[in-house]
Amino acid sequence: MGHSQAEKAQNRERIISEAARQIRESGLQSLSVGTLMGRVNLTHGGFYGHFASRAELIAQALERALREGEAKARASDDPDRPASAAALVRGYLSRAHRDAPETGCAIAALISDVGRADARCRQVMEPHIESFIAKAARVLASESEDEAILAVSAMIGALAISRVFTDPKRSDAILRVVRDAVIAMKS
Amino acid sequence: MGHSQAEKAQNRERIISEAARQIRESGLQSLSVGTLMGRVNLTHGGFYGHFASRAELIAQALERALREGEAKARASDDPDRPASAAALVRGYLSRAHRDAPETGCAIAALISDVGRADARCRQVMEPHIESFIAKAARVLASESEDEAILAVSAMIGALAISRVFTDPKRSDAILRVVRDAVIAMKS
DNA sequence: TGTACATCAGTGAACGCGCGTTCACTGATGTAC
DNA sequence: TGTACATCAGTGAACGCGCGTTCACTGATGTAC
Repeated sequence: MGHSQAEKAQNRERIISEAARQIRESGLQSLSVGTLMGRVNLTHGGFYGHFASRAELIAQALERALREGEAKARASDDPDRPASAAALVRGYLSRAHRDAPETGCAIAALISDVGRADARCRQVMEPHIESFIAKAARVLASESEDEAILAVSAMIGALAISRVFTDPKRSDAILRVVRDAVIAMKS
Repeated sequence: MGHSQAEKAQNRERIISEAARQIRESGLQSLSVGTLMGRVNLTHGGFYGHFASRAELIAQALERALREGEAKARASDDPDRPASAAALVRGYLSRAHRDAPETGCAIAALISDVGRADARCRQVMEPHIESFIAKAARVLASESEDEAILAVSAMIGALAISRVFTDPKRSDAILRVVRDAVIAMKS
């Protein structure tokens, strides 16, 4: 065993991190306290030393998933040049992103789930959608925000749609078409 | 009681119909056999006289939900004139549609859910996304399908996003901006 | 530096509950004569 | 048209199971002297 304060913080970190992965892979409702704790090699009872309830964990895991998704998008930025629209959109609407929802954008992975979730979860996601719109406006160098809203709606929609298609060619085509269309918006 | 064959068919209809409502309101996973049967004034045991399993019902309810969503969209068509892009898009990206997911488009309501569901459910939704693209191509009078794919991605994305926002003004703005942008695509 | 002790992270049994599914049964339906 | 009977839609108890949550307990941690 190990019960130091440092280890507690570490364990909490591992719980949230695994939960953030899990909800993107299987949805908000898929989080089971027992299974989650087992996955980080702890027993279910200890969970309540970290979180007040499952609902509390879900809200925090959602926040974490959203942050991780954004961090990943930023990681592909070239630090020397201003973020390019083409690079952002190519990364977002890529087969790699489509095939790895558990480490990707939590907005696309959970948009329907959160749309029907409680106000707490919706309020967690809201500012992250705004950030995405703001970032799109920046890289598209749009005069008004409207173009960015269209681009973000199309990107989130296309990624989510591409995950439904069982025909990989057709799924690829959705990504490709919307990718080219959004890149072409750049004024 | 009542056990005639006609009543059995009627009950089956009520079960699927209620299930189609329920999944759009609360997600695929939210379907509980007991609660569902209770809602149509039957007991849970009778369920298996209608469906082999919960999974079977979910697939059929999803198909039903998708059809109903489309039927509703067609209902607003003017039968005398060819379907207009403006009418389609205005209906789809309306506050009324956003606020009534349980009777609206099942693609937007369940896109994330189905993206991570089994192949059966994905194959149920797939052709309905194709129909939506085909319909969009028709009303937009596009030369290539690409414009329709962009329009459908943006419409589904925008409707799903609008349901996440807790600020009604901002939610309205997403709908309005994408509505105008899609209508403006018409060549 | 060494000892005594309070703290507290994690354990695992137990709680009540709702789940999907099965099944023996009931009684209305609908058919054969 | 009337009776006898097979069918079968729906009932409700029961099944094993996993859920979120609680709690008495264990034993390492870390602090006070």
